Amino acid sequence: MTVNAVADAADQRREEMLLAAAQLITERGFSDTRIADVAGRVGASPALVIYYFGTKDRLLTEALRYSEKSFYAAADEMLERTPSARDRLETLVRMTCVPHGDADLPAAWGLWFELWATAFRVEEIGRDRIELDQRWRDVIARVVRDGQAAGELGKVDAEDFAVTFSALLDGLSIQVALRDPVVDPDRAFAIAMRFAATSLGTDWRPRRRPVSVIARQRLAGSR
Amino acid sequence: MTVNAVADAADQRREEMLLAAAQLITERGFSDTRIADVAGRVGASPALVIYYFGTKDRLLTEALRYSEKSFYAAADEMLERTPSARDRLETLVRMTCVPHGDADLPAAWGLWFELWATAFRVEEIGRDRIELDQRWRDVIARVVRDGQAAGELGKVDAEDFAVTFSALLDGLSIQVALRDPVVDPDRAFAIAMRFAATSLGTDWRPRRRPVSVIARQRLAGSR
DNA sequence: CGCCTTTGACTGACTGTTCAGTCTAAGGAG
DNA sequence: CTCCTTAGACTGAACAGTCAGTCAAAGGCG
Repeated sequence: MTVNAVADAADQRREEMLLAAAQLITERGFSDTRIADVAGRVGASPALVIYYFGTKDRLLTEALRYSEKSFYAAADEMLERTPSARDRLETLVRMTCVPHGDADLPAAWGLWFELWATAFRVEEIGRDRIELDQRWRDVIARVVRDGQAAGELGKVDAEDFAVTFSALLDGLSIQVALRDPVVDPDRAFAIAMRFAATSLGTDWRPRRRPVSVIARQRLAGSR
Repeated sequence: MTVNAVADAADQRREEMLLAAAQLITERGFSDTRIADVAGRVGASPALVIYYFGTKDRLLTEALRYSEKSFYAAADEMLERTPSARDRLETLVRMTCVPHGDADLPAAWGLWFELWATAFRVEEIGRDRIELDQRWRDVIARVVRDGQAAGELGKVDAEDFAVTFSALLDGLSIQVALRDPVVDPDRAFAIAMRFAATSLGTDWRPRRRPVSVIARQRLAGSR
């Protein structure tokens, strides 16, 4: 047990570092993130970070993978708690298109850009992204199929819908992340839901929901 | 005249550097692009690059702007040569979703990722991107309105369509750029066109067109 | 003691930027 | 036409700062 206690402490340290690295990647970009920054944020020496990860590159790529996986894990978990297909769709859209103040949810906005840019150039990250994106489409497709089985959604090819819908969500999230005044979070949300409703043969009308306070703050905080 | 000749030569030099910088940004990423690389590619000394742009940052941001504008200029020009609304839509989709071998067309794939990542963190680039993206949506909206005026397209809000369609195109182009096996260029093209046709009340059936040889090479050349 | 964790000090490589000065060509004066 | 001046383009060498990674030693826990 004591051995495990030590190991657990070390694991926790590692995870702290990964989280800090992910945050820093979001803030400063992948290759402008310094080991010293990560070390400073977790209150350790740069040498210790190297001790744990061996090299800067491994730290950063692991950090990217870590937050990617956390995002999809969070998605899975949220969906399990949500019964109706329509609410599930809303959850998915909100996860991608609406700013969430949860700072520790690693899917913070800028990270996707860094992930794409890195995936484009680093084979290993690229493979990972393809795999996880497939998982994301599977999640969408499963929501659709479940909804169809429950008679809630009309008849469409779930796979096809997932491909198109995930692309649309990506595109909308770009605009939202880059604070495009024409595509604010509310509008992105409405566009995504309208598309889903039309494609899936259900109805969805925008109910004027106030954006959460946190989301407002996040948006106002743009310099 | 001789004075202008010199000035033109200098302008050309500048443009060479911008082009080289844009290519390097695509290959290595924004902040992994070295002045020495740019200098080497145009056969000059690093000092000369500084001589022209004053600072590395100015060089890189100008390079981003330069290729962004070139892309939209190319779009405008291509559309002017295309009469029918349907062909125009195809052109737009092909420009964003289908790999083009034109190496000097600066909208090479990876550049968008760098642009987004930089726009997310650098105020100045962010403003620029918002403005140019609006112009892009305007281009789409105009195509739609022209097509409606010609009776070719059904009645929809052109602005709304432009927002949704441009987001979809962005999302699809991400998958294509990252070589997702599920969303190859042909499928992305088909998805985009099907969406456009459905939304705009026209018909479009995928005709099995072979991808150009250049596009094939480009794709096969992925390491 | 023995093992794992942690650190401060250090270094070697890299790189943006400066600077002093060279080379070329243009322009004007005689 | 020839000589001289001037300006702009251009460079090599040097500088200064940054930063990933090394290492020997210390700390602490069992």
